[in-house]
Amino acid sequence: MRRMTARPANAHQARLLKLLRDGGPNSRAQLGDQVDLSRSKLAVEVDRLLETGLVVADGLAASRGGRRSHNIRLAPNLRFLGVDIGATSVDVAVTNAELEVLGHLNQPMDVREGPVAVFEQVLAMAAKLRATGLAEGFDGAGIGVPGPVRFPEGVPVAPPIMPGWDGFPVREALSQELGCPVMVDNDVNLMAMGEQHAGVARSVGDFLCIKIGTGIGCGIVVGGEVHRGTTGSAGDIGHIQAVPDGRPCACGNRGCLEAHFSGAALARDALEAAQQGLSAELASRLETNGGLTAVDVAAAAAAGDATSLDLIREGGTRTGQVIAGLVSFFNPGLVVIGGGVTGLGHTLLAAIRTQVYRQSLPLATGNLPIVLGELGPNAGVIGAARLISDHLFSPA
Amino acid sequence: MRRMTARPANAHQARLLKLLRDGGPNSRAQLGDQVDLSRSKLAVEVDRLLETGLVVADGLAASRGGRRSHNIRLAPNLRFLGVDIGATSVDVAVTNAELEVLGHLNQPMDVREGPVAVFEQVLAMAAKLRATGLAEGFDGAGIGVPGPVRFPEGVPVAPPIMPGWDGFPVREALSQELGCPVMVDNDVNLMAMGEQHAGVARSVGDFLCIKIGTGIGCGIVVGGEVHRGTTGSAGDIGHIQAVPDGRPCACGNRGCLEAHFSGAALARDALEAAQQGLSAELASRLETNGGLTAVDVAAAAAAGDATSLDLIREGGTRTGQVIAGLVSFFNPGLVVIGGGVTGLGHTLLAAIRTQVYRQSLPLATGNLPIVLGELGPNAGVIGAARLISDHLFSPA
DNA sequence: CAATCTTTCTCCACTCACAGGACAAAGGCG
DNA sequence: CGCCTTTGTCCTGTGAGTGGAGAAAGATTG
Repeated sequence: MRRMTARPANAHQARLLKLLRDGGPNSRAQLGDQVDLSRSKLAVEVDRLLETGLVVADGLAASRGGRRSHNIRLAPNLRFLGVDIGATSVDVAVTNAELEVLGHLNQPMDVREGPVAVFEQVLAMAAKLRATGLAEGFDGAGIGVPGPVRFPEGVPVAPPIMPGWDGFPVREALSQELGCPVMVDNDVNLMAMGEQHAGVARSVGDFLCIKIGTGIGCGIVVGGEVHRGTTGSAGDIGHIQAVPDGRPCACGNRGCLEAHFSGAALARDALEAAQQGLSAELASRLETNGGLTAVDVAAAAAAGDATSLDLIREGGTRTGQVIAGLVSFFNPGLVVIGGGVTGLGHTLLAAIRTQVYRQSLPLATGNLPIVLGELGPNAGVIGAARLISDHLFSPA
Repeated sequence: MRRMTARPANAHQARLLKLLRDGGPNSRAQLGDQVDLSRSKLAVEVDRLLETGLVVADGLAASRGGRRSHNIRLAPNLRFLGVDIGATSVDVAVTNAELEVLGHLNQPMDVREGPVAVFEQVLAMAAKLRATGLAEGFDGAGIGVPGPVRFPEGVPVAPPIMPGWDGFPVREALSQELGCPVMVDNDVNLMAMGEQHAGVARSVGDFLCIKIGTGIGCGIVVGGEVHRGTTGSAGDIGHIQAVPDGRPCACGNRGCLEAHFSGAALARDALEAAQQGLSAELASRLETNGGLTAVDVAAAAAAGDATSLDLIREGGTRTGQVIAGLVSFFNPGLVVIGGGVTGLGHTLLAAIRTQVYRQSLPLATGNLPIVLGELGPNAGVIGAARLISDHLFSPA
């Protein structure tokens, strides 16, 4: 079926659409309070939006002592698809125009299988979501990939952990398959946008969003906008040196943060500890599962396993060292910690905090909250939906 | 005397003023090519600017095959004062509206003497410049201080190397004394703005500007705008840890970059080397001057002194380590090295480059120039003039 | 030297965005 | 039932901005 063909015709309309997206249904009067336009001009623009079908007027709100107002809201049948491709799993979600998640699927997967295989799976998941009746079709899709992206073209570039993706025209290919506009970004940037839209970073202009999953990355938001850097690799902090002459890293250097702490590094360290008999807890889990992941370490730590706690604390300290440098440099108003290892929770957070508050300048840390992300696995897909809606809700 | 009372009345006028500032005199037709306005509207705005006296029409340009055009230029009697307060010296310069330096004074001074003493000296220098006939008065002044600044208010905050300045209302005080609008910023940010306006960073949107003087700082430019951070301390990279458990630093931590390399650290290391008899060259300079500074090390290195070269190389390597992290994080399109130690020149630059290219991600360094600043001691004062002119050439 | 072409600049009529006030619609409250 | 409040619509005036028709001033050419 044919969907959302219209786009806002001017900046006013774009502004109104974003207000309705972020603030929910509103009367004309309420919109007028937020938008600094005369009521007449506002009425004209709202009428035009109604004509396009992007917004609808349904029902009357309760009276507040005078004439009842019409409810103006974004078209209730608009649907966005949010896709978050991780190193080892995919998240796919459907949202409405207000970016509320209506349905969410998660499946294990290996990015290294390449774009064709992955997209097959993504499309199958999208179809499954559609089959539940949540969506008749998609008006736009946002997609995050675990590596640098040439943003304007929507093409991954030189992604270290996803060979076979380099230069693959993700945006174009997916747009063809889905029959709707698509925007592509780094998964970490999308997580940052998600937390900014609906999570802990609402109303913060400058913040950092550290995502610790299989690898480590950092979303950078400056003045409300994501900073992607000259080649799209901004925020790639996994290969900052955390330990001089430390462990060898896949990138060829030594002592990279990612080599010392990340989902992958943690799993490896846990395996080592289990095999060396340092932790009965981990050893028993190894036997049961036939392998160890960060989740096992989290569970062991929760059960009081000293080795696991030590691993987490040391990782947090390493991460904190790097973050301390970034905080001194960037002077953010907030640091958000998220990603797969959020399960490590407050042990990790405490270690990071200790290190940052100890090592960064007092002026930079004085009023600096360091908190866990609020949205968990939803952050990425909400960010993806936000990305495409920002695009579609801008003048063509 | 009363000076420049007018400000641009709208964004068009502001745009035109900035075009004239950055591109020099122009005809109406040439302006029209750059500004996407109809000739008629353009003529209206230019006329209004002429009325305010901010711009003047003087003389006719040579014909290019048709009617000769009028030269439109910024009022030739406009004067900006650029002040760059360093840790150990002050630079004061006068520029015209095109930000060309008409006169420049430099004097040794110690910031720690406090704002009152320093401003006395600054005002005396400004008066001296004025006495030469370069300026009848100042239409605005920009001033850089070596520490974090609460930018909107123009007040230094918690400056580590300049006790006595904390909370001093620099902007207001200087505005009173000079009788013109004043803007205050961190000296490093001004250096970045200077290199952006007239130096190596022209036409680069995202870049880092590392200033190595008595201390070390970094100007951050994102999308053409200086990023100052939440509390104004962004770019304060001197206290990022460069060496784990390294030298004690004045800030209370160990291994800070500044403790291992900076003008002050270099002087200290040179003194140590001279006293231990490691370098005859440095020892003789110590005897002659009664002390050593970074300049002596630069001269000794130029004369082939191995110890000095080693000191510079090691410092460059340390600095490069930190910059490598920042490059991975920020992914700039250019890195500029400047400040007092630019005299260390290519030895330093080579060491920094080696380290950055070795340690940062290939995608981030692939096309990344790392260069010395072009403006030397002028960078700060030009940046200061640029700061205030940006302010005055914006709608009131 | 006149006729013609170029370039620059000015003038004028027309369009459109927008503000702001008058007014109508719709409800609450005494 | 009259009066007040809130919401929404209509209409007119204003000012920004466009685009075209020339006028001004010089170069070029037969």
